[in-house]
Parts: sequence; structure tokens; C-alpha cells
Amino acid sequence: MPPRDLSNQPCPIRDVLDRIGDAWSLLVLLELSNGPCRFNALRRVVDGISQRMLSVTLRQLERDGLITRTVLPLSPPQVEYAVTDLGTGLISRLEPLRDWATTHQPAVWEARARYDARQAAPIAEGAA
Amino acid sequence: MPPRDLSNQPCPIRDVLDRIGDAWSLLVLLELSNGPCRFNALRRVVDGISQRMLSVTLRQLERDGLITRTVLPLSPPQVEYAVTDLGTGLISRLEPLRDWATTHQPAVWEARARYDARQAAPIAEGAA
DNA sequence: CTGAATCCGGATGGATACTG
DNA sequence: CAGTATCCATCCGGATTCAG
Repeated sequence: MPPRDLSNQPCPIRDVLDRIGDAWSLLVLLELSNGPCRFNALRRVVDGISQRMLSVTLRQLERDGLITRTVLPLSPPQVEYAVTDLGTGLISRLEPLRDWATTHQPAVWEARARYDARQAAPIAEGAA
Repeated sequence: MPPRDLSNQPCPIRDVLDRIGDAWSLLVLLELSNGPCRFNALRRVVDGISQRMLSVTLRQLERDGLITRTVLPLSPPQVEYAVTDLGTGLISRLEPLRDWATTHQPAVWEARARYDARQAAPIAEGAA
């Protein structure tokens, strides 16, 4: 994603992609679609995400109005994140994508293997 | 997207995202959904993409079996790219996403503006 | 517990020049 | 026309450290 001039007339697709394209956002969003969740709980379930990226990701999602951040005034401070209606709308478009990915991952892998095999031996395909 | 060990058990979502998450792939794919296209033609229509990234992107899409690459044996060499059935399936899941992006971009922008305003003046919301 | 700030290595991606 | 190779600035993102 080149810097470009996003403040002017960015194509909307680029705009969404810049949001979910970082991979973490999508994962967090899909996780939150199961219901509200707290910071460290997310941290555990997303698995692999660093504290920093979770923090950054959540802030971006909140900024874009896709999730809400609620601070529970408790002795050990708790913060709960939940998807908004806007976020729900996006998620509903994301789920088919996830399902496609799950279903067709084998096909993609096979295509890759075939491609790589072709590249490995581009000459003399009938050779001994 | 952290390196991780993708060769083992990557979640499929991560796998797709790594493909379309680079933003260019999605743009190119959606463009090709309108019909086959040649290199420089794509270069012009995608707008903003560098020669290098178009080349890299096309190769990845071909590797994953989402598009085909056909070399026409002509005096000025021509190469035509076209989506495969697999690619078509993915595109059909992508289009709702694009449409959502187009429709709700204003809402996202408003959310951002509100968030930024809140951050700029977190204190004294009823002041002056 | 939740989160921000800093440091820093590695990957990303643009510009350019060259090839078939 | 359709790329590939190199160079290099930038950004992403992990680890660590500190704060509320």
C-alpha cells in the first residue's frame, strides 16, 4: 500500500483493504463477532498477536466505528470490546470470504505446488 | 503479518488475507473480473501500481491458480491474463466486500472524524 | 489488567535501468 | 510490449520497558 494521497479520493476498496489487509484486524473482528471480549482474552485467543499490535489494531477498529471500547470501573481495570452495527455489517461480508478460504485452501495449495514444480523443472519435462 | 510458521497449520483466513491483503492483488483481481487483460493495459487501469508490483502480483495470483497467463506468439509479444474458475469464486466473495466498502465509506469517515475530534479535545466537551 | 512509548531489524514496495 | 534485477527509503511489527 503506497502512501498515495488517501485524503483526497481513495478508492473505497483500497480503504477497506488498508483496514482488514493487515490481517490482524480481520482476525480480531471475526473473533469479536462471537461476542464482547476483553483485552487479554483477545490476546490469548487471537494467538500470535503481540500486545502492541492488538492495541494498535483495536484502536484503529474503534476509530473506524467498527467496534466499541468500554472501560469497566473496577478495581482491576477491565476494558471490553464489542462490535458495532457497522462492524457487524462488515463482518457479514467477511464471513463468506473466510468460508471460501477454508473450503478452497486445498485447491490453492495444489495450484501452488503445481506452479512450483513447473518452475523447478521448466526444461525437458520428459527427461530421464 | 508476522512470518510465523505458515508451512504448518496456518489458519485459512490468514492465508487468503496474505494474498489479497497486499491490496494490489484485490484490485487486479477485480479488474480482471471484467475480462482478460494485458500487462500494460492493467498497468494503466489499476493506476498507481508500479511495474514491479504488477509483475509480482500477477505471478502470485497465477501461482495460486486464481488467474492464467497466456503468451500470444506475436511480433510485439503480448501476454494476456484472465481469471480462472477458482479466481471467479473468490471474486464473487470479494464483490460484496467492495460494495460494502463503497456504501459505508462515508460512515467510516464520519466515525474517524468523530474519533479524531474526541482525541483532539478530550477535556471540557461543553466548554466555551 | 490494560495500554502507551521506545528501539530496532526485516520486509515492503517505488524508481530506475536493463533484457528479450 | 512484457518483464527482471538492483538500489534504497519507508513502514511494519516484535520485544522490551514503563504507566495508570
